[in-house]
Amino acid sequence: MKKIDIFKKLRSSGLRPTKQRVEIAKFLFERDKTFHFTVESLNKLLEKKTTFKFALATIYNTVHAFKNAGHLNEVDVRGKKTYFDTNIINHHHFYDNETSELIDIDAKEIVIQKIPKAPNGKKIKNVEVFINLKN
Amino acid sequence: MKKIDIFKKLRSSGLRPTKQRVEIAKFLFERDKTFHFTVESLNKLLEKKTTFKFALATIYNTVHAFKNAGHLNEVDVRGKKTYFDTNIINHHHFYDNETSELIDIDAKEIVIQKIPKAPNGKKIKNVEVFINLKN
DNA sequence: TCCTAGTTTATAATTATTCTAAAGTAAATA
DNA sequence: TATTTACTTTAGAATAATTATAAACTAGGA
Ligand SMILES: [Mn+2]
Ligand SMILES: [Mn+2]
Ligand SMILES: [Zn+2]
Ligand SMILES: [Zn+2]
Repeated sequence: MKKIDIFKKLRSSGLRPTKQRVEIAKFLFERDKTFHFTVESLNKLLEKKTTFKFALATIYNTVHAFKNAGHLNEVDVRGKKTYFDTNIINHHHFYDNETSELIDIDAKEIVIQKIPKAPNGKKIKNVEVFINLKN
Repeated sequence: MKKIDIFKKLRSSGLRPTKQRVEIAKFLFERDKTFHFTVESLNKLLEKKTTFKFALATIYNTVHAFKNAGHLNEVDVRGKKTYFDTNIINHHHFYDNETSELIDIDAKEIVIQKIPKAPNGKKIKNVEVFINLKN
């Protein structure tokens, strides 16, 4: 993903392409593989990988803005920190409790044969499968 | 579940049947249907349903003790609060994002036909299916 | 260039949870 | 039963993640 695409992505989401947002977007989206992060881990990575200094609040703001724009997904993981995912396509996860690591599972790798119908008045939004790992 | 069973349950887990633990255990386990709660909601319910006063720390202590003893399960839910489940049998959940409500799905209501093998050196501990609901 | 709404920032506030250490209690021991 | 001991409860302090505040800054339009 090139700089011009980053600008487009931000603009089309109604987000001004500020220095901070562009830097963070480049870091998150200019890569081959998607990945999972917390605000804390992202902050550390940005400190290492860029010369820029970001206020922690800006990282929170930006991550939430990207999430609300649909450029990031939130993943439910046991524990206190919120995990985000640059993979916004419907998929599933292995979760390694020892390392607190999430591993993607492509949606087509899991086939569900039988599923209950939603409670009265509700519809199914999506189905998430979590496979907990042990050694 | 009778008082004598509550005592047994506590004793067999190496937990002294203190007034507080017995009260909380009665509240949690002397019922027909299992249920989901947070420490905050449990605290409120205990205030309403019992004449006893519990320090918040005691509720945390007790819930964790029960969880470690295997009498409660923790459920991963989006958000900041930790959810607990008196249903300790393997099962799945609907999650209603509007009401923050968890609804149990019996394990046999979901049949998974295809599942990827665990990453190298790891084994599958369990599989949890989360069905997010919308209106 | 000037203006303005949107953004960043340092810092304070909030929320959920855990820690601390003193006081209380269950139950083993004498 | 009285004494002892380890375990438990408790109020309050501490911590950790996140959100709110409000002043300074900036992108982009007029
Ligand atoms: Mn969670
Ligand atoms: Mn928290
Ligand atoms: Zn993922
Ligand atoms: Zn449940």
